[in-house]
Amino acid sequence: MANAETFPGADHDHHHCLAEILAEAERICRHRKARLTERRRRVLEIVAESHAAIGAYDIIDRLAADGARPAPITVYRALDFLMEHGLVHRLASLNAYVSCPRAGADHGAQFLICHDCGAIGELADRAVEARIVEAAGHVGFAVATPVVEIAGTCQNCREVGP
Amino acid sequence: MANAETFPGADHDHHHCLAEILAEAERICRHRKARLTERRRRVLEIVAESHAAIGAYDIIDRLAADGARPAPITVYRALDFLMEHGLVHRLASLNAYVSCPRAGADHGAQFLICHDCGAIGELADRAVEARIVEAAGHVGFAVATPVVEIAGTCQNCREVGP
DNA sequence: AGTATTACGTTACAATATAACGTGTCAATA
DNA sequence: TATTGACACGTTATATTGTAACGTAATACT
Repeated sequence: MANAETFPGADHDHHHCLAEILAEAERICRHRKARLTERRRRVLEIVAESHAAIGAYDIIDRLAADGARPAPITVYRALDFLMEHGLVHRLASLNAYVSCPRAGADHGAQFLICHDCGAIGELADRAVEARIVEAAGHVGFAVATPVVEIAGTCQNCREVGP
Repeated sequence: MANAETFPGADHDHHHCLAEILAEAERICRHRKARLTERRRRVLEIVAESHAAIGAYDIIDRLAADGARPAPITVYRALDFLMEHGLVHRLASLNAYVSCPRAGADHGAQFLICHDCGAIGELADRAVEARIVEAAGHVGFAVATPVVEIAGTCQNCREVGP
């Protein structure tokens, strides 16, 4: 796995982490016979450049630095592809995108959003999901896709202090 | 309480429900010395007209039917006021707003979004929240504001069948 | 009554996302 | 290998959601 820790610590080697994410994406797409084109690869690379979420238009700005400025639709299409294959997630509460450290695992997920450093942690806590399904079930509701996005403070930022 | 059931059934008297919501809003604002102006009251009324979520621009359309078409900012300001006082909630996954059946209770909440009929149910399940806080705590994350929005099918729509 | 605060109007604009249609590219097969 | 069909991407335009900045009017508090 690209990143065993939910929030990367001070010793985090992001160069390595990023390479892992890209390699894993290559593997997944090869296995699924999905075409990870240069555009898509580059968008994933940009999204995975940090553990924070990035907006679609910020991605466009990054791509513009490479050369010609792509139209928004181009980036949204790449993001759609990456989301379809579980390589990135969209955070509805931020209108932003984050790369998935568990790509390929096909999991439900809960996202932890640090409002100090912007880092996103991804949980896949079965008990949270089970509890949601149970609570919904009490009122006769059949859960399809739970969106759980939790704002707060990550450990790194708590240690620095308020 | 305006609506004891999470999802209103066939016998639901929405005229009464709406009146309750507005009366409760009056009470809360009087108690807090907050000014529930005619604009704000009318926006709340529009949001509470159904148990589905409504977009800001749809609210504008409704207001336009009353007379002059207000600028977007006018509606957003009213919504900000109503959210500040817990009378409506914003659903990040829908970019839409829904009236709160537990206004004044100051609760965390989980929203159930029926993708068949559009109705929104609001849970305030302590166990869900506790489980989230616990799971986040395991990775050193301090929860501030959890966003839980669960898409699925409500009981009424399940009974009708697929 | 005077004054501070709040609510709202007006205008302009920012930020996010999609529609519609055309062109090029890749890869499987006839 | 030439054909064809699906897919990726370009181009242009536009939709949808949300704010900024500044002024006037209404309310409430001395």
